[in-house]
Amino acid sequence: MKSEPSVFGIDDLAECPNETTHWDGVRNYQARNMLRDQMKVGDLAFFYHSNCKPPAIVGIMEIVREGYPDHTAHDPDCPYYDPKSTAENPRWYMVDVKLVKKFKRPVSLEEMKRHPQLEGLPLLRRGNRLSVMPLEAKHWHFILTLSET
DNA sequence: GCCAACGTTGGC
DNA sequence: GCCAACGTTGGC
Repeated sequence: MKSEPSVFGIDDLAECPNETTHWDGVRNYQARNMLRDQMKVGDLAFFYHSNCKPPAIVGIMEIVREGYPDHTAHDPDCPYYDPKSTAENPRWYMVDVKLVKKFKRPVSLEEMKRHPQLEGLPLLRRGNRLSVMPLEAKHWHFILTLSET
């Protein structure tokens, strides 16, 4: 799950009550479908810092509430406002996430690109713009190992 | 349903 | 700041 640290980074999550928050603002249908349909309580996710230097995976979160309507779409004062989404017919969804741990060190995009073991990782696909994306267990474990070295 | 124009994302 | 890669919009 991606976020720009200048907007909301892993340290912001650490400062949230109970280190938990709702992951709002996703406005892409593919990502929406994953938030709404696939992510289950207890699932784990990497926290990725995008659009910063260096872009990197910085920690782990746990899904603590399954997909429910993203109310920020209904607030005209919110940058994520979408007039086409209503309370009766919500278009956008979010989940609640809780910080599991911050990595001992960030695992940068550049570093991940260097490892052939991570071939096929959706994050490394050229032109990828999904803010929520799945990954395979083998990639998960490999990245975790990198973070511990 | 096609596709050109435009907007956004995000690495570099 | 540049630009590739997508997604969205809207005319037809």
